[in-house]
Amino acid sequence: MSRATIVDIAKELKISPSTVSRALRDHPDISKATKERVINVAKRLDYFPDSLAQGLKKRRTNTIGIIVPEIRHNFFASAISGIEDVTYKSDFTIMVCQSNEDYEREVINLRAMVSNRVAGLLVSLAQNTVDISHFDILQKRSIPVVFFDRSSEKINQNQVVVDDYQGAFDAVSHLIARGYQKIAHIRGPENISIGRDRYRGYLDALTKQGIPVNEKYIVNGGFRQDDGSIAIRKLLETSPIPDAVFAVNDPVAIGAYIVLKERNIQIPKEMALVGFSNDPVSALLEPALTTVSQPIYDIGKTAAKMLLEQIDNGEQTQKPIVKIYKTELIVRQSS
Amino acid sequence: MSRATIVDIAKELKISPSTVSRALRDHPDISKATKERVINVAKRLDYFPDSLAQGLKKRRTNTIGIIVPEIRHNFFASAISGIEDVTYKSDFTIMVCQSNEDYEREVINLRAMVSNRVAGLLVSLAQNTVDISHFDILQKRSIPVVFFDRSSEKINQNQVVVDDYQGAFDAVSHLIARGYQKIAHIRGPENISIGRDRYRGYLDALTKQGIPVNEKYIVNGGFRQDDGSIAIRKLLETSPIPDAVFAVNDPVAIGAYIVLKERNIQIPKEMALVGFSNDPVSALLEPALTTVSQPIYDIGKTAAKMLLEQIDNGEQTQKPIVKIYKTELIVRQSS
DNA sequence: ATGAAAGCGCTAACAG
DNA sequence: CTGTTAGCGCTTTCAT
Repeated sequence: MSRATIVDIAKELKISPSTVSRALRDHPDISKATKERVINVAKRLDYFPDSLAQGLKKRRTNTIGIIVPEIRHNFFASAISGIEDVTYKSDFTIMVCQSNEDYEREVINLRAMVSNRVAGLLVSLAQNTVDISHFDILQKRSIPVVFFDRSSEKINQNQVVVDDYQGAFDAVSHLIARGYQKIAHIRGPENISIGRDRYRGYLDALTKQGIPVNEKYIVNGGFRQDDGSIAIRKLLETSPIPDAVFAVNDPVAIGAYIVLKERNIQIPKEMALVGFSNDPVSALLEPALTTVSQPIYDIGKTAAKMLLEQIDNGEQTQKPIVKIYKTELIVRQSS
Repeated sequence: MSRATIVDIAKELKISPSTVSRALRDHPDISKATKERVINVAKRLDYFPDSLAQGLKKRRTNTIGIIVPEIRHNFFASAISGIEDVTYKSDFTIMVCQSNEDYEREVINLRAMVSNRVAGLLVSLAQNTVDISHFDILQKRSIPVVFFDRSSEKINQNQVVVDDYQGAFDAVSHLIARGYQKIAHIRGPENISIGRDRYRGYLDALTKQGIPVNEKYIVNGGFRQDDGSIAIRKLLETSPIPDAVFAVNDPVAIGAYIVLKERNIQIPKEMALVGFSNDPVSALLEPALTTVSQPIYDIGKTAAKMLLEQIDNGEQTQKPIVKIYKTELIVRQSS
């Protein structure tokens, strides 16, 4: 009843466990005849290799750890999906944790991953992660890691990100070209790369066109839908109210969108709205949301591929590779 | 440089490894003084417990396996999120695989999970899974499993599902009450519980009101958005075309919605539309989509809790528990 | 082409 | 309260 092991197979065939182990992994030293016999018995006994024992022995598993802020966010769900598609093909399994945008939880997740002896790690930072020293342990243990999307300038590791600055710059330039002048920005946290870079893009686009930056039109927020709803309410209290809003991402834009709808404020006539990330929802809204698209699924795939390469190459002390994807402005009715 | 082990700590303190092991796990036998010393050294040496070694020894890990059709589908992303929130609190980690709605891949995923010695498994079936004998291995090895949402009548295990029959019945009854007569249904696969039960609900609602079932109005499909687009095109070729459509789930309804919009067919005037699952998108459409809501996040949480209980209780040979959640019809503008 | 032996890091009797 | 010992299932030199 209890699980069959290599020893069971060996006994059954009156050969040694080492031979069975080799036969199972198709080692060239083993004769065809033996291999066949081993495989047959393995099947008959419902033998499943024990990844734990293998991992313990080989000092590495076939598990890739993933830490994301929120599994539910379409962006991360898609990225995970891309990652899984890649790792699946290479016989790796993914272990997923969500930080819930919380630093403490990120730290704990990381510890769990290390304890589980993941072969490598894919990370997107929580919005309130400032100190990143918890990742030092990865270098100490030469566990490869690739940061994707949400990184930090302090991170000195491989990264896959998009050109957030340019994407934001394009989005805001587009608003200006359309004639909007009082352009507000609902910001993301500054410690996170995407929050800061999109903010910079916003500022520079205004400045370049000689539009003065109005502090009242810059509202701090987070990355979630609720943050958008809260922020837009603040903006609606300014006077004069802005005629356009650039939100740090689509969930935030949607949060704003809902409030504007509730208050019967016409989009884009009374207020234009632009998001970032091209969430599938954004195309379905009415008016459809202008947004900046980023190749989410590919980002996941690329990050996973980079990681698998690092794992194959063993520890590499080269300087980190930073892969930057271009974004694309998708103009729809909301602007 | 290489990772510190319990033996390293033991040597450092000139005590035995077993004492260290016990101290680390706060075993009552160990004196406070010793515990403190151990913990200090552990910290200093960056000691991380090796989950593999622990798992090998204890013959069980703290990992919960999850197999879902698609991580990207909001329904599953939310369920996973709920699961993760529960397991996180109990110090379990989740290992996620997606079958991509493919039976073969489901089988392989399952093998990987078993090899990884997961403590338990949470499964939602792929749409083309008919034979379910691959799950027999779980019973043989007494690995607890809970099926959630997508199950099969052949499954004789714990389950967490919603009352799909009633939900569908309510939705179609609502359409009838609204005066629609030519009500079509975009079906899900029959082998999957939710596909079959929602279909039955549809049939019975019609029959009960004395509306004849029109085979032409029943289109087979899958669970994805594309399936909805394809199906609605077929329905638009019937004559007369239906005046209402009940789709097996929201992604399918949205696929239909997009095509109707493209063709400028007024919803609900020319054709009403009802979905199932209350995807966040459904509320944002215009007209907003009438749908049947199910407590997704709670389903995930409950399934996880049931699984953890089973894990705690060790193998239980009781008859399977089937937890059925009620659904709620959410009437919006599309009907 | 196959086997013997050691050991990955940890825990759990058992012994004291 | 602490130590000794054995072993979880597998891989991997080193022999033969």
